[in-house]
Amino acid sequence: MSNPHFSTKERILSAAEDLFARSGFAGASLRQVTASANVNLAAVNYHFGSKENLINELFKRRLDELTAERTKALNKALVTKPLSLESILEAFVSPALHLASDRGGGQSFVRLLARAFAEQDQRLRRFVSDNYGHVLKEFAKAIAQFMPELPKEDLYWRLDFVSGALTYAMSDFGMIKKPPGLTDEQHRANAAKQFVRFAAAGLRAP
Amino acid sequence: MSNPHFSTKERILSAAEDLFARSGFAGASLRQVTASANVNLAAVNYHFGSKENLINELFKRRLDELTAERTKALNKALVTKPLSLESILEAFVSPALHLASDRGGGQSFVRLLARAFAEQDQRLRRFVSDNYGHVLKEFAKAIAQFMPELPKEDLYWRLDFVSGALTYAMSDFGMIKKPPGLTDEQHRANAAKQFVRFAAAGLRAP
DNA sequence: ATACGCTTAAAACGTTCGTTTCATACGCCC
DNA sequence: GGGCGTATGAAACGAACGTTTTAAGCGTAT
Repeated sequence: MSNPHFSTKERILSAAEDLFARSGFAGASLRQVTASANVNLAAVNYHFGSKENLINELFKRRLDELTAERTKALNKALVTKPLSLESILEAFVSPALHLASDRGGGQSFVRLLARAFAEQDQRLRRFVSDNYGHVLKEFAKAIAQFMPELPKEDLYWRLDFVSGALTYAMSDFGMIKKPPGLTDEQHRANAAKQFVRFAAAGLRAP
Repeated sequence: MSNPHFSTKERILSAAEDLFARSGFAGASLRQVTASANVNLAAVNYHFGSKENLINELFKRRLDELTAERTKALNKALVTKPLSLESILEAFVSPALHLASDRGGGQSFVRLLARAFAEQDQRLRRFVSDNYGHVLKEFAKAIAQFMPELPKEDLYWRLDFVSGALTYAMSDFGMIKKPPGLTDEQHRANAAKQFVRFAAAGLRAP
């Protein structure tokens, strides 16, 4: 279950990501985590201080990377002509789907993220909003440019629907049957295409 | 915290719904539930047998009603001419939003539902699919009639996105600031209108 | 009045939780 | 090679968990 080539810290993070995604933060115990990671029970408190802190580091590790990828993709999209609503959405979605189809634990993390949002966990929402909110705002602004005549309130409603659809789709993404004969890459590209079409049409609703 | 006019069973159900929505099934203990319900700790096991069974009865109570409302709304929509994609979506969404804006615990339940889906709880998914799957199929069939030329696979993707958007919109619904001067009824009607427009446009995407 | 079902109360059951303690092992520098 | 900081291991801590047990209350029918 755990690769001895990785350090104790990394083994704990991987095992925790997987188990928390499966059973929830309260549902998975440190005993399960450390057993699955093949490390001593005390190692969690030694390396992370507490269970709570382990969870924070879990999110930090993945969200730092996801946000960086999204920023990169958005900046690339913004300088490429012609700029379209679809290309912005793609810059938002692609890094997320890439993470969702990642074999190295990204799948688990995405489900963890969906769960954390459903939990309305205020602690986590603050964490996300404080550390990554500015990137989300940039996307909202870029999208708003394409619908100048749409009332602000309507736009917010629709962006809410879009994030809901994305979160849900991502957390399910690992489960959608990949048709045989398609590579992971093709499956992911297809999902991204489907989502971008759906979201763009929804945003442009008459 | 608990209304003494209601029976012990009902007080437990209400308190459990609220606390499970806030902290999760594993995160909220029967001691918290019974304390909040002003009931003896043993009452849960006496009336429901186990914590697990209490959870099942929670879902059954709400989903029975939600499904009945949806069926009624769909049947009414199907006989009303002219039949439109929007009216089918409305039959699907309205009962859910009605539940989501219900003061009597429906708000908590909707968040509980979103959480349960995010948890990918197989036990619950089976339960929902077994007991309420046929209604969902009826909606899918009714919707499919309006997009005869759309490939089946594309339709499934989009229905998936729609349910995701609805699930998360509902769980957030209680939190969206209701503009002052609007009644609950108006706010709900507005949310339904916004969602139906978004979903219909997404489903009809070119 | 008494016996009987149904419900509530209080206490205890054994288990598991997150965390801490303390001893042991390992690697590295002087 | 002895001393030392870092990491691991095994065991124990008190607290909280779901559940069970046992006793008390309470209305109703006999």
